[in-house]
Amino acid sequence: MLNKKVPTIKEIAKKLNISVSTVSRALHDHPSIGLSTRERVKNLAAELGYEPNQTAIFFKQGRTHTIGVVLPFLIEDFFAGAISGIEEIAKAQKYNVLIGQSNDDIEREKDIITAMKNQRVDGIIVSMSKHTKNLDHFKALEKYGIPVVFFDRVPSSSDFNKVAFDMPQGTYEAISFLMEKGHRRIGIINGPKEMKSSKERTDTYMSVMQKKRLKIDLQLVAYCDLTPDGTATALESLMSLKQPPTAILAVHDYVVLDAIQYLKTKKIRNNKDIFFVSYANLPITKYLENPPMASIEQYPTRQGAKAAEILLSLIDNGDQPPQNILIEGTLVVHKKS
Amino acid sequence: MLNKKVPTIKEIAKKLNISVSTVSRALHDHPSIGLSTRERVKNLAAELGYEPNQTAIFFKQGRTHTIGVVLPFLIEDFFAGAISGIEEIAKAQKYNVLIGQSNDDIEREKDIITAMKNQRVDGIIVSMSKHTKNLDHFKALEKYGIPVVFFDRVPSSSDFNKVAFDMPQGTYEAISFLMEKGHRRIGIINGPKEMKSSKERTDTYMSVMQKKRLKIDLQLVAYCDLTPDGTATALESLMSLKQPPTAILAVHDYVVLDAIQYLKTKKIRNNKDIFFVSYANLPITKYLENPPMASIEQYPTRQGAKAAEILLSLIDNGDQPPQNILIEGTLVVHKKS
DNA sequence: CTGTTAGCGCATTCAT
DNA sequence: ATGAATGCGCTAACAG
Repeated sequence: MLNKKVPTIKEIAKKLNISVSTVSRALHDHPSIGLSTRERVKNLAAELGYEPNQTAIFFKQGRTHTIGVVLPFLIEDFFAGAISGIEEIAKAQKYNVLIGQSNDDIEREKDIITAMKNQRVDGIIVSMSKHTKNLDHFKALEKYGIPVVFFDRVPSSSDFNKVAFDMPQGTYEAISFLMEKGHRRIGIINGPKEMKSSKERTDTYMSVMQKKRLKIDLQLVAYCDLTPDGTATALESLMSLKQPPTAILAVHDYVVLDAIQYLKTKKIRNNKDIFFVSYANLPITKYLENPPMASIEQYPTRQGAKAAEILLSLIDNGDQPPQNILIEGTLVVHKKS
Repeated sequence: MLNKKVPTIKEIAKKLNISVSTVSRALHDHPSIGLSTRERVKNLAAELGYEPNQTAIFFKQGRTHTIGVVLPFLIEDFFAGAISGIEEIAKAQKYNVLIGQSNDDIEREKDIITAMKNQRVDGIIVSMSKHTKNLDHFKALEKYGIPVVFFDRVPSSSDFNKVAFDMPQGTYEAISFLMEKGHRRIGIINGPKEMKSSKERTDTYMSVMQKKRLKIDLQLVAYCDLTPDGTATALESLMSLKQPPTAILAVHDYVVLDAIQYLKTKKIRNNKDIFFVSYANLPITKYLENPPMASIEQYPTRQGAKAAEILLSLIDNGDQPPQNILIEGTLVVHKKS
């Protein structure tokens, strides 16, 4: 549907028998415009319901006051929270937020980036697709002067601005907590192996175990694809060890929920035979009769907000040395366990 | 950050000693351009990394290939799901999605609408703020030829396009289910009184009760503000009746979860002393030891997708008589109860 | 098959 | 204090 006829400064100028530049200046309270003229212009503008055509302004200014956000799945709690944080910061500075979800598909991610580039968004915030290794499509944005800030799923290279969860800190807290509760044989159910965060989690786990002088046993490290079945398989591999773990650190609350369901079929009892700590701190766990011991809050909204702040400062102040921000987690302990 | 220098068709034209219109046409595979010219243009464009400037195209065409989405809270499961559906449909037709959250604040809602109007989005999808009564800011979009489709929180007037949950159908199913299970005294904990959906739910409840020839008792109707405390108060008012209900229909799964928590403190047992059915069908309930009886799936993604489909057809085909779509819910029964 | 030109709405520079 | 003129990048009408 084509836009109907809509007032422009040209029309206002004609009706008032003055020039468009005078109208433009009057509307912007330019000091060199006489009071009476300004009044007349503003009154007529209001009467006609004039609103500036932003597409013209964007085009002319070469900037769009819009930031793009690219992430895998809008529907995941974490990302929804992150967007909420981004939107909050953006709105406060009169920026618009354009969203694209990659569905963890590299091609889609590239397409979204290209579209955003062509639309001349002023900057982009990205949480990468699970499979993204090649970063060329992000580097291409440099040429267009479009700054990029990554969050959560960030590249390894220190050449990029990024905001992410402080995995070592959070994991340290989690393992310390388990040790305080007397656990020495601590297993881990990690996310998909191809994800950088999984490797990071394993590395951290190992270094913390070492620092705590706990015995490291590679058999205690399992990976899963985050599905109930994958969780069951991973769990099975841990629990069928000659010396199974007494506690497990899991990549996500949902994995623990699935794990507990599975264990019920095996008559293994949560918080008795085995204990869980995980990441996410979903609000729902507080409604469980027998919740996992604790979960690590990762502050998605805060991560999004921080990414947006960095991006906006990049937009306003131009290039700066890349920042690498870590957001600390908080271990939230459930009930008495 | 200002955009760095970026190739334009003008440059390509100059380097090739041809006119910009030829370049433009060659890039669009216009039939009247010779093969060799087209090749030369495309090769150079690729070499320079040329990408069309969409802001210029938007400006010139008077349309932006962008749809705006205005909703209260991005972070709520329902709305996150809806956006996901919208985004899916939009992407398939090469439309961008611009998001704004109103935080249930009318002024913010108006500001967002104005901004989107000025940006000349091609259409807008809205779930209204809780307090919005006056619809002038939506009507103002007509003048700009910007179609609007409401979803979930929709106006009463039939002048607007809208997609919403089929409250009568869903509520009928829920109450029928409770009756099949033998309940005759069925209470209801509704959402905030000022919300249209609350009134709708009550009305439906009453008419279903009537149709089923159950006794209607206004004392069985309570309202809550969706907080745990509000839920407790509403519940208290029902349970302290001389004849308390044996089953309760609640506005949302979260309300039931809060209700169950509260009842524990009173030694009232879920699925024994009282039974619950609610709306939302949150995935989490399947992890509960003792879940509420059933929940009504409202298909947020489907609602969003449907709204987007209608909007896009409005954009493509121009004005049409307003549609009023109801999305049927599905009663999902939990375990054996 | 290709070139020339106008114009979308606006901010802005240069004149006056 | 105001006007005239320019140009952002692109498409399309018109001209050859």
